[in-house]
Amino acid sequence: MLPELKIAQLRHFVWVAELKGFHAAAEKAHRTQPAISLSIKDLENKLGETLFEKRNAKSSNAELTPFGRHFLPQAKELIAHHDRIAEDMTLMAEHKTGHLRLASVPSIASRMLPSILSRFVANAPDLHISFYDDNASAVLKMVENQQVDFGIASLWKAEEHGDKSFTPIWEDHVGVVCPCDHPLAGETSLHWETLRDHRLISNGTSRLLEGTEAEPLLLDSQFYISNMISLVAMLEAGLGVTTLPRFAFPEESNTLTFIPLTTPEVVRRIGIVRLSNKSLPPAADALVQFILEQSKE
Amino acid sequence: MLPELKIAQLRHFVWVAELKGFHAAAEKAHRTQPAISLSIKDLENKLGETLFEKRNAKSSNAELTPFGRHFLPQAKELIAHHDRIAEDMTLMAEHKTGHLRLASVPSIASRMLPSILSRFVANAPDLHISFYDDNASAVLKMVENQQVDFGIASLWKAEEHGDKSFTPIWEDHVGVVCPCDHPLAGETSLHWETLRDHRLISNGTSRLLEGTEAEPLLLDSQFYISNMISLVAMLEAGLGVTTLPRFAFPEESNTLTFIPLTTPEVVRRIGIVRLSNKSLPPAADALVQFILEQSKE
DNA sequence: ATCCCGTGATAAAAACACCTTATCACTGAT
DNA sequence: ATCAGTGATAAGGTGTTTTTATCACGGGAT
Repeated sequence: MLPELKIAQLRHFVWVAELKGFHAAAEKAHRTQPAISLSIKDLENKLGETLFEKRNAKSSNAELTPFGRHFLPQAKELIAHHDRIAEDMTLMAEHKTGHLRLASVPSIASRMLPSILSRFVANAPDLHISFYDDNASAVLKMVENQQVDFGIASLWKAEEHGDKSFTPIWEDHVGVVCPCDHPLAGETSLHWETLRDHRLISNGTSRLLEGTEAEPLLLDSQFYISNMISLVAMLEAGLGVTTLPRFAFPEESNTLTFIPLTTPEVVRRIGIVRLSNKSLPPAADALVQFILEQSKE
Repeated sequence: MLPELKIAQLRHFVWVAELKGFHAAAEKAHRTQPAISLSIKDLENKLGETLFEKRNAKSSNAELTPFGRHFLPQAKELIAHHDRIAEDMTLMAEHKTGHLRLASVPSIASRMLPSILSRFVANAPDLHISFYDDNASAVLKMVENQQVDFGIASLWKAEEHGDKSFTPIWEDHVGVVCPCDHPLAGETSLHWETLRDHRLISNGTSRLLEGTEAEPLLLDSQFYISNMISLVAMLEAGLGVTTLPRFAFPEESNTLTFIPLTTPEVVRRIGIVRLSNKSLPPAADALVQFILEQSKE
């Protein structure tokens, strides 16, 4: 019942009105003059009123009818509205704007993300980012609850997470962390059995050893410390040694040292976790792509 | 550079989103399902982002992507804006709304317009009308200056008004007005020479006699009274008689009487005066049509 | 498991809208 | 009187949209 006004048509109208001529409007629209004539005529038919004064008689400039004069600002407004939305959407699709939420385990968060994110936001000044860091299971939960667009973590029990997809990116090798003045400190690689002679402090990442030949170590462990700050303090105090993935080892430490564990070689694969049946917002998708590229080498 | 989002396309998108299905949307759009599929796909291409989750895998309901969720309200807003304007314009074209300005000579204003206007506005509740009444030359001037959309008056010197078009509607016969107790009061028609024996008061309409055989009467006239109220008072006081077009004669008067002048028969044609090179706003055009129809009988 | 029935995607052809070319009518200026 | 400008108009082509017909896939019922 209501006519469908096409944006292009309105644009033609506005141009004819403002440039005071069909020829000028045609040029601006990259069309020929008859195209504009027909477009305007169609618009007039749809509205049921003429927009320009009788134009066959005079050779002078196209002039609006009262009705056309009333319609002009409305048309301009609608076009502006359209363009605003189109631009918004385009920007958003190009992830120049929008909102992006992600969660990461602390190791990657502190070791890899700062430089990646700073490069990523460099050409996305209007992008808002919400970032959460927490342990792997919390990250997974946030992904599951859609509190974040995607997460960065390792996926242990893949069978429990059928609804999620995992794209591995980093390989994080587990090693032994001890004070620099510790007897083991000079070694360049270690066998798990070597550790039996030392007091082992387990931590949140120790379960990585589950299912490996080094599993017996966990039983030997007298201490369990979940908090990284406390763990470091304990280690520095000479309370014992611990195992950590390399990325979780505070790289700037000059009191502690990291020795790779070679037997067994324990690797945790960290990557991107997302819901498999949901697609990502453009900004998030762009960041995922960016991370993949940056981590290729 | 910016994509052209078509209103129809946006409507399709909104319907798919809100009805949670392409089939349902297709029905609402009076299109077939593939049409909607392609329309949405085209929209997605233009925006550069998918709007709905992968839809081949699941048979359940169509579900928006985060991007789509963000786009939905914007699309709805734009559609609403479009519809508002389209409705506005349609209403205005159907003269249900808008602003109408007209001027009329007093005779028609008081004798004909009240009933015409009241019938006209009956089905145009939102129409604003500005009405001016004044003598013919003032009416013409208002038309000329575009203070009114059109005027109701007679057009004496058509050659002076080449820019105006005149559509005659009413024929107003000039007659003689005198008190009911005047010697002439019993007559049913008069010859101009009969008036030579009576004191004649001329008025603004007297120039209608110019160019007729009754012109000498104007020279006999001792009084000239422009204001109708004063004229009536003078006549009632027995000061003399005057000539008036019938429509200018106050019909409800019971102290004065109107006697047609048959020789010469002087007629003023009253009609619609408008600028010939301008078209009328819809509401004004509609009123002109209405007046023409109403006055046909 | 297998058969439906629902979802939406896809290909090809028809329908339609839109645009271009070519031309005309008209007016004002040269 | 001719010319250069206006925009309107007709006919034909092009491209987009829509339809028809069909497919692929998944869930639920048997």
